[in-house]
Amino acid sequence: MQSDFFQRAYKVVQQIPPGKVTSYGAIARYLGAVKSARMVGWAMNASHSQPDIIPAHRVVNRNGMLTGKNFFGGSTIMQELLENEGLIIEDDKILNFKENFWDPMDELLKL
DNA sequence: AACTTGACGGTCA
DNA sequence: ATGACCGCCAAGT
Repeated sequence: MQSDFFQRAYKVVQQIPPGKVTSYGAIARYLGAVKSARMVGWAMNASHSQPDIIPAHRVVNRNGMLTGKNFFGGSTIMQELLENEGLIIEDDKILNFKENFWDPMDELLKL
């Protein structure tokens, strides 16, 4: 176990519905995190060794840019995964990002 | 123990 | 609108 922060971040990412995306900062804020959005990215980095499947491809930066695509082993893997879910990626950025944006807080309100 | 790097984000110039 | 800098916090070297 890395830290509660990591575990919570993973859970949030796993709860992201298909065809939706969120940002590192959104997760960090949801966790109430005093930590910075960078920590979320760090958690994703650790997700590689995590037994659980973390759809990190649904997590992008606040610009909707696939900043971590380079970490998916391939190069366009992340983009194809997102497109496979109905999202449209162009120039490594998500189109209609705002419309496809899913905030963990939204789920919290529903609960 | 100290310095550098990093899947970010916001503000300033 | 674009570019640069600072702040956050942990891990790697």
